Amino acid sequence: MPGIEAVAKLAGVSTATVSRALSGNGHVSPSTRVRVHEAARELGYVVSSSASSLASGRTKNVGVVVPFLSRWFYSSVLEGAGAALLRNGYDLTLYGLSGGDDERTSVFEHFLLRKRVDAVLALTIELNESELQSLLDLHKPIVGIGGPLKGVQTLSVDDVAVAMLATEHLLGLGHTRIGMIGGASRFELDFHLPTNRRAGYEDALRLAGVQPDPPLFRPADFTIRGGYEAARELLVDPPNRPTAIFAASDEMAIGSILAARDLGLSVPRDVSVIGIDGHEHSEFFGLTTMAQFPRRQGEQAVEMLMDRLHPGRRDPLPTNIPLPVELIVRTSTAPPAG
Amino acid sequence: MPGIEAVAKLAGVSTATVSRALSGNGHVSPSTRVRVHEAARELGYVVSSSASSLASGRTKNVGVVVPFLSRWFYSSVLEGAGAALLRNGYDLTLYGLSGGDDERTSVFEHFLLRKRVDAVLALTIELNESELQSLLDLHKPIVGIGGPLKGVQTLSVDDVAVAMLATEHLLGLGHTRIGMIGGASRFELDFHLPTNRRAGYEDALRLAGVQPDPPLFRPADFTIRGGYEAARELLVDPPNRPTAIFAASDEMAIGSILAARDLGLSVPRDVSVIGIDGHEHSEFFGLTTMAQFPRRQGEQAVEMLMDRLHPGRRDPLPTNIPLPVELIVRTSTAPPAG
DNA sequence: CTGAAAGCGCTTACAG
DNA sequence: CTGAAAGCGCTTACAG
Repeated sequence: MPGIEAVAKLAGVSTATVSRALSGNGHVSPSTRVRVHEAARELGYVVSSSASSLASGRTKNVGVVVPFLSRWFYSSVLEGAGAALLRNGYDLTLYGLSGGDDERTSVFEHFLLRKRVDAVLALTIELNESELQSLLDLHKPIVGIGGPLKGVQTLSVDDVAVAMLATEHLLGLGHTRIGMIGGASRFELDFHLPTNRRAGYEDALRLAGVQPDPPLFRPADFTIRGGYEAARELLVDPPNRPTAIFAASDEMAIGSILAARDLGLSVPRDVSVIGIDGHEHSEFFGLTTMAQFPRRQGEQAVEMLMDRLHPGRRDPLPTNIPLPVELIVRTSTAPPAG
Repeated sequence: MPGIEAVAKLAGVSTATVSRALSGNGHVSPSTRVRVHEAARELGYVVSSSASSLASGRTKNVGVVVPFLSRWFYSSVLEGAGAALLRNGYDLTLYGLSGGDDERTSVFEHFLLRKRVDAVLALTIELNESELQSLLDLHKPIVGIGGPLKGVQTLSVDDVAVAMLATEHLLGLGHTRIGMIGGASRFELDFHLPTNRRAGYEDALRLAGVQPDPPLFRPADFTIRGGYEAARELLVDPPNRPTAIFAASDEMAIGSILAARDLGLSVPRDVSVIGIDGHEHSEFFGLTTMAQFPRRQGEQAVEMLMDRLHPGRRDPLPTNIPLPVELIVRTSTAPPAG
């Protein structure tokens, strides 16, 4: 592993010039530039990140804090963020918080403080006061995805609007008895997503002159099984049965489709189902959904971070652009029968 | 952000002693130890990772190379590895290879070389010669998961054995016409997993005196949809229909269950289905499966790495212990009808 | 545009 | 058990 000195020697310049030529910071004459690059590649020289970080105060590394990894949404965001960071020459250091409270504490009180990162991306994670404070104390750019974090630039879908659009799709097809499978209140932690999606659903109903009927709302846990059980309860009782179900996640919507089938009901003839996510499995189940694009969310968050890390490098992305969502109509929704 | 000097001053010792007391390298008297720790916590001191790395040559960071993130298996392994690294005081730098070839090349030729990591974990990823060589040239501990990597310590399930066990479960129930949905050859890349699982299936049949029937084997792509379509082909033709299906992944097995239902067949009465994985959704579908435990695989790989990074710290894990798999019998398998 | 030199904040032989 | 000091490999004012 050759050092910068070897490159300098081979190129016949000082190490200062090598550093400038390779990093692009500071001016170097074109011909020197070329010579230095050639020498570097001939020797297989790659800068030592710790030496470079120590000297410059920049790490070329971004910390990403994630609550869960083994869920499609999070891992998709992470995938997008990782690809975008790579393109920008940054490493990604991952801090998973799926462990216990002790692990969580150590991430905020120890790991993130060792100056290993230039910036932090917080994925859909509600932070308590002291966690937020230790992030802010880093005095580094932070971007959050998924909900408001006080004092932090965040990127999030408008949950109320998304739920309204989903509900309006069903209303537009002629449904009026529309059930909702929403988030249980213990997921409230997650930026009031359950409350907001329920609010959007009820707002849309009222706007259409339909009075929300509380028994048509069922809380669940965002999983297929949870959606299955909630849908069963909604659908088991023919006289009161809704003609359509809006589920706050695609997994719960898929559970609803399976529950309907098991009850001998046909989707969409007997009951329409719409979800939110654009989950990888939604297409297979013919699920109509409000797609949010998690990969793109991750990429966009990184771009915002890059704008802050390299101001003036280009026109920055506008702050607070709402995240894109898109209604994808498949075969799980149709006008109500008869 | 106080430095080591501030801690030294407050504790009334030299920076050398602070370093030794905090890192645990080298002897420090108990009372000094306590004083240093108190001073450090009073000041909120956390070591600068770049300074420490530069001086010591150790980064306390492990690079993890992953082909995909948004798939359950990979993200579960990653979650396990991340938790285990955290417990050991290590950071995890993630290199996702889901992008194009250029990104892939830059990971191996640039990112991994900047001395940011002490060791590398390669998750279920087939490397070409030059990629492998650049890993080996790092002269750092490497552990692979998922298949043999020449010159690298690897952790993998015995695919032949797992497939045999799955097939034997069906044979034991009395099935003899057993179909298999395996991997298409383009997934061969993945350590011959398709070939090995097929071999295990055929071996088990032959051992039981059953001649493998080529039309009963269908290749697919490991997804629900792929399994669905393959199962449809297997099941659509009553006279030749198998009484049981062994799918090389749980997602394909779930697709098979759904296909059977859509054909009006009952699982397990008309057809039994078994998968491999222990996927998070397998329980919901009542799927009998050969569970492999990806989270644990990730943890175990990290322990092997730690044994190499800190020799003598404890008794090392035995090399080449086979990864645990476990038959989980649910409701998708039963003796053949009639 | 380029170089000499200080300095980034630690760790670790070396000496006692 | 502890300290003084060299050194890890870069970057960047500063000067020219």
